Amino acid sequence: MPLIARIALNRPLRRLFDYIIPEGLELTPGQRVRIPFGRQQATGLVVQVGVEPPPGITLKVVAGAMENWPALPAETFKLLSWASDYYQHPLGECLFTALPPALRRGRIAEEKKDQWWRAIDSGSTIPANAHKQKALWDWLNQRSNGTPTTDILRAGFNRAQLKALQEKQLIEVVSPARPADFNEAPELLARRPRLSEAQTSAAEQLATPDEGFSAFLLYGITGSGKTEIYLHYLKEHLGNQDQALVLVPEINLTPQTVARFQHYFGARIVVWHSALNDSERLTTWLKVRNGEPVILVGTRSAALLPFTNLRTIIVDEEHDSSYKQGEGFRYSGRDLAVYRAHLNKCPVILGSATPSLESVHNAKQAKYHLVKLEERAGNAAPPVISLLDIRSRPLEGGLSRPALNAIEQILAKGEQALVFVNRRGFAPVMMCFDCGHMVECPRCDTRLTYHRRDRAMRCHHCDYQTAATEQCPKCKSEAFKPVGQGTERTEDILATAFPDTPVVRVDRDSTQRKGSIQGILNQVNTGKPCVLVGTQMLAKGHDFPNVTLVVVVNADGGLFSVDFRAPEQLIQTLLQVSGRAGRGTKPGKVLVQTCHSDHPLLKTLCEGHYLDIADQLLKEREEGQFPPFRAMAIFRTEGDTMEKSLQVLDTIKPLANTTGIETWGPLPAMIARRADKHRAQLILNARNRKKLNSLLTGICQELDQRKLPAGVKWMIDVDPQETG
DNA sequence: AGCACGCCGACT
DNA sequence: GTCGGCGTGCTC
Repeated sequence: MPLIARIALNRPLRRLFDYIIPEGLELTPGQRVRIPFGRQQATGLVVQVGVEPPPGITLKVVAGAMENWPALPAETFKLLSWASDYYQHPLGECLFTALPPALRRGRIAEEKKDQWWRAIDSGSTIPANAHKQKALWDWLNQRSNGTPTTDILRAGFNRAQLKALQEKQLIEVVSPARPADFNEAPELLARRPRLSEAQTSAAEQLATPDEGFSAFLLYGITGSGKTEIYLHYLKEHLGNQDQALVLVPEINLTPQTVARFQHYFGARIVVWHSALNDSERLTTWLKVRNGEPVILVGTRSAALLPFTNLRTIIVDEEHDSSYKQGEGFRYSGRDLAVYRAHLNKCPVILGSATPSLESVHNAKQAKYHLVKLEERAGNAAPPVISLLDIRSRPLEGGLSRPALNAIEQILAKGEQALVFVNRRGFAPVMMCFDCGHMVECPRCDTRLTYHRRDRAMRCHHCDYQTAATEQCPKCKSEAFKPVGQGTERTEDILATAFPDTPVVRVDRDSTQRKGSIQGILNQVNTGKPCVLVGTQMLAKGHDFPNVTLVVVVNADGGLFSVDFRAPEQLIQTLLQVSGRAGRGTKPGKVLVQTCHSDHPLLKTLCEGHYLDIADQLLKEREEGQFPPFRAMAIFRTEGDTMEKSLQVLDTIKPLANTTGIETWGPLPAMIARRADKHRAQLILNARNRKKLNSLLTGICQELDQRKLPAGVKWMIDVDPQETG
């Protein structure tokens, strides 16, 4: 009787396949194997060994193991199996997202050997005209422990120069010098962040890695110095052989942030984010898998890496919506991090100035320990927020006279201002004042945004773009004008209003063109008077010590949205951007322009204790029977017609007809057509999470068996971030 | 997801 | 008469 292995493939299939294990091959769960699959060869991951063979099918034989060790260690495997069930996503695709692209495609898990070089003096000479070779030899000669090839190439030398020196026997290959314990480096050992009294007392409330699982919600107001607490915690409590995971939102993983960690931990810091190439990914993945005592700073998908000795997890800006993947395997990096801490019996620290209502709720339920840090570092005062009603006030580029006056005043004092606009481009719509025509995207149900710099009309929901025109494309009228505010327009108005002051725009467009946000930040950090104009990008994580005034051009977008998360997100954004003001010694002021200065949400914002606002919002969530008081999942469809998309959801709706579960819809999505796909959704709202989960499992099984109309795709989003 | 099989339109 | 369009079905 041959032994049978159950194997998962990287295919969108909610099923596994059984294979005969050949004589003499030992397999364990998490191991990569080559298998014949249909007419092709595929890479699979062993899920289970020694299963009952299914009746009536002749099994194929495993071609071989890719490694004799499991690519996914037991803990990571368990995490992903749990996630597959929780998020209702096929196991194979979940498991494979934890592999680097090279290993997904079936490459062998070996690091290309990075040779280390050392300068030697063999008596031979470098030709006088070989300046580069001389420079390389001198450079290597200063580094007595040897230098890896990657560092040499990064320093601007090339392989030809290396080869030339090697042939002259002026350099030799040496074995890599790797410090046994990263913390041993004496200059690093001495470096410790200095904590204020408030920071110290917050840090003392956190449990150590030896105390087992516990979750902490570190509520620290903007500018209170949460990062120092993380650094201090890792310095104090992380053992020399331990691994740590620090999750950050994509936008916060800047060179400055990494440099800050490296300042204290040197080469022990490794990064993980979307800009890494395949070979960098493989290298880092192998370090983590081999149990090297790294501190990994990374974005969402770092929560899936194969750590073998993970002892501490930190999630910075835990409220950030980018922790939730919005397509495919729709996991929450934050929530997986918490589950992972549970599996590893280690602490997890969730930090934010504006924690998610889910986390505040968990703290109130005593699932998380709440640690408060309500004092700004260096005794900076919290910014004062006030509303500026702009009903019946004339506006220039969206800015009211009082706002412009306020900017003028602080510039005169030699300080800096930040203007927050929630849209990039010049104007969100172009409209004809003769025929009323508005330029729309041909593939989406949206208007095109006017980008004046590039003379382009762009869709912000697909990649459509067309040249901007001077006249109405429909009636050729000249009365064709931009309507509404974008960052470009506000930038122009400010540049005209303050001709002697630099106006710097920071949004996806301006930072892409300049290659990096770095140059912009350097300019701002000179401290000279200037006006920053930008989107969300400015609200996150940056420290501008000389900014003393923040102007929010329009706060009204989120006030009357149909999305139940909109009020929470509005408050979080406003508080985060407000937090940029007054971080140095000078107090900060925030002006929020609105047409609804009597709106209760905005009024509470000014009185300003986030936890009180969160309490209020949680009450509304409870009354509306929304998460976190209910478990929510959404069935989404995408089809070539709206009829078909709705029809598929209509067949799902009766399957969800159970006590304790409400269905809302089906309804067309807020943007009903996107990139020529017609989108609809059906919301499931349940009292009990377990019950919702098993219902979803059943519905998936049923749908896999049924024949559904062609041209429609369906998917499930558990704990959706957007319900529009 | 791949990949093959299969049945109807414009080509040498 | 064939090349090839993408609809449908299957993968242990």
